[in-house]
Amino acid sequence: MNNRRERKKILIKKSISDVALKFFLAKGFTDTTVAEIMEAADLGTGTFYNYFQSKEDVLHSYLTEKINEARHILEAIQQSHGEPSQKLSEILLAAGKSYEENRQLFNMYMQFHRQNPDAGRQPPHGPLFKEILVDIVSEGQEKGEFRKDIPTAIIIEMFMGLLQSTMTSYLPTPFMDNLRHKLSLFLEGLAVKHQP
Amino acid sequence: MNNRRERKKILIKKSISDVALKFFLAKGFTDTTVAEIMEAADLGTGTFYNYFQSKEDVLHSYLTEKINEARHILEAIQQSHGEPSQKLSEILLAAGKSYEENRQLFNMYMQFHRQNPDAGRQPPHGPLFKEILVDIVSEGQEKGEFRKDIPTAIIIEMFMGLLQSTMTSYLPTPFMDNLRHKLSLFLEGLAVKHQP
Amino acid sequence: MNNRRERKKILIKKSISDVALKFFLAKGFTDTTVAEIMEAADLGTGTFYNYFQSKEDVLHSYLTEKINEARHILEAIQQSHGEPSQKLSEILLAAGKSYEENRQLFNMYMQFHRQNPDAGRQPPHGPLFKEILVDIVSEGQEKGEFRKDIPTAIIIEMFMGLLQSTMTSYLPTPFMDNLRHKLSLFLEGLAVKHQP
Amino acid sequence: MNNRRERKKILIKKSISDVALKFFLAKGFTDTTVAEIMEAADLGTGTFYNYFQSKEDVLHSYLTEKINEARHILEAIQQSHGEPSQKLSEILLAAGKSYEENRQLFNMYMQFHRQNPDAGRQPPHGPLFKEILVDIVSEGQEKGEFRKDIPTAIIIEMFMGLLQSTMTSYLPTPFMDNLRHKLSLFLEGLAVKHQP
DNA sequence: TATGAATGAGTTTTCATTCAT
DNA sequence: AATGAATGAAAACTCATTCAT
Repeated sequence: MNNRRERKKILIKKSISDVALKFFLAKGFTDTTVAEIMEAADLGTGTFYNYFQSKEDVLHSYLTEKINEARHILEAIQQSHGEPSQKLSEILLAAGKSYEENRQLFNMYMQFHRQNPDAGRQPPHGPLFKEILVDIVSEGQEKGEFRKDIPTAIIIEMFMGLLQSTMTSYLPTPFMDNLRHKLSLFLEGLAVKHQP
Repeated sequence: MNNRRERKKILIKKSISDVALKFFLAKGFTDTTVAEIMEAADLGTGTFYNYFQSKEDVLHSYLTEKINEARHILEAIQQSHGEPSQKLSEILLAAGKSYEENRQLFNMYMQFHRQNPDAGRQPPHGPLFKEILVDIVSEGQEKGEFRKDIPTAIIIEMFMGLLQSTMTSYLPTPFMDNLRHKLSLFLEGLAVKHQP
Repeated sequence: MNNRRERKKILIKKSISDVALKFFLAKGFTDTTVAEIMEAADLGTGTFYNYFQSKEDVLHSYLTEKINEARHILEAIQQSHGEPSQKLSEILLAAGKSYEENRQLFNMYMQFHRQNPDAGRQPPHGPLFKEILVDIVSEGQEKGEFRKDIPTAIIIEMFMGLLQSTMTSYLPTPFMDNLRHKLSLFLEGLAVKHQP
Repeated sequence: MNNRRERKKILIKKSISDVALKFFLAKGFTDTTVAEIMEAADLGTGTFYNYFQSKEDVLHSYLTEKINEARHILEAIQQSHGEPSQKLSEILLAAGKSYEENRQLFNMYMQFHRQNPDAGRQPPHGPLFKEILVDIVSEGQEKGEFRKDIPTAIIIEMFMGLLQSTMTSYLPTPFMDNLRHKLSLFLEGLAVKHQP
């Protein structure tokens, strides 16, 4: 019976979030009012704050969830038995796909935080990825697949820059194509060259 | 001598407009305040209203100007001596290029007007283009280049739909490529087929 | 229990309206600020807009209410069993009295709308009265009390002009006296003259 | 030739004042903008301040002029050879007439000063009148026409109160009639009663 | 827990007044 | 002396968030 309550709460939260995100995409974050979200969700305005701390929190929660999902995927990739370079490819493409699907909301969130630098916390993505990447890159270096003359941290930073630069690209090239090109170039450069 | 005053006014108006549009693109329309525009333009807040009737008017004025420029290009194309199908191609590509360059501002304007249906007037585009198109399509039909079994108005409506559908496309295909494909298909269908 | 809430709302609305109208009469419409109204009502400034759409709306609402009250009086007069001329007298004097009591607010409203022609809707008075008047005048004509050689509409228009001209009179004559004189003259002219 | 200039200046000042007062009466003081006055006077906005110190100064100047005219009339009455009571009557009626003609502007001015207590100086009327009144009342007391058991200052204050109370009267009675009644009562009470 | 009224900070906009030309 | 652009203070209005019921 406590369960019924619990399930209902989750449903309501989901419902508010869905409506809100729909509005955010349609009208932009600032131009969406809490009142109209709750009107559309057929709930009182004040109820919003029983489920979210702020308007921004809806975005934050959604993106955090997406990022957790992504993290799980990354962990699965890490656990798999492919080559390190193969893992890196998979990771980057998975991250890219996840980003592409939520590109607008993600940018909205970033923009909001550029304007309100003190507001909520950042979506906790970077740090989590980094640990996984460290593992993989180290593995690749130990296996002799990756160059050892470049510090691991630099490699990781560069790797993450691939996603970053593609996210903010102004080129007409489709996102995933763009990403693949950069990845190819990066892996080529990272590989240890065998003497002929 | 009255000229100095006049020139300065134009410069200031341009300067306000430039700063404003830059902010619009960077932060969005609603999130840009008149105060910050004028701060960046190093002028008093109230001065804004000596040059523009409202924040929206900056967008409107800019787009109106762009559309007038586009109209001049279209008229030049109409005056030229190519084949009607050639003219249609040029027109569509010119219009597409003009739109692509200002896509964000244009969409911003549309969104604002969807939310404030009573605000400013629409940028006066459609009607002006139509007259020019009527001329060209008619010419093509008379010359035997275009099919006569489809009403001119329908042809024009479809032609304009090419731009429209591309403007709102969600495909990753680059805008101009997308447009070119549709144009190719459209012209092919419009052409009079000669018996072999 | 929902009733307490509801009753409080009505009381607050009334209180804001009362304070506002008092200020309007004392300082004029434009010179009264929403902030000072709400200060005097001991409420936050923003609260004003939970009850009224705009400063102008306070005036509009009040006058609309007054006009509805007047309409009820007119309907009662129409239902009564006096002579048509008697009814016309009563109507005019009732309307006059109602107007006289709210003369200042009414003029304030008119002035505001002359300056802001697009603002709120007019207080809905004319049309409603007209139907009642048509009934009475027709009745008078059928009973042989009123002349039939003048169209009903003209008679009504003239009748309504009595109030109008008195409302805008610059004469020092007291309003109701002025109105009574005009009414007397009007009814005299409207009466069917019996042959001696 | 200096004269031409001088005359022109006076004409312009008069013209601005006329236009401004017309607007004040039509739309109210606050709702009249300096820009629209000068637009109607076919002059640049800034030119206004070459002739008047502020918007309020137009009212002030006009009323000061009217009051000076009134003062001259009062002085003439004082110089005349009538009875003191006769002089008081004439003074009050002259003052009343002068006020009645400019009632609206006068009230506008008073209202403005109630709201902006620090603004311009008061129209310099009271003090000037008082001296004249002191002379007349004293004369009346010395001649045995007025009661001596009431201090002169009190008599004057009461006398001035007659005008004041009539100015702010809500009665429908015409202004001058109202004033005459009060004057009659006042003079009757002031007169020395002769034993029968 | 759900509600919606209250609030005040933040934004747009107006306009009297100043001042450089 | 005439002008009109620049200015900022003040006012209307919106809305995220709080809180009493």
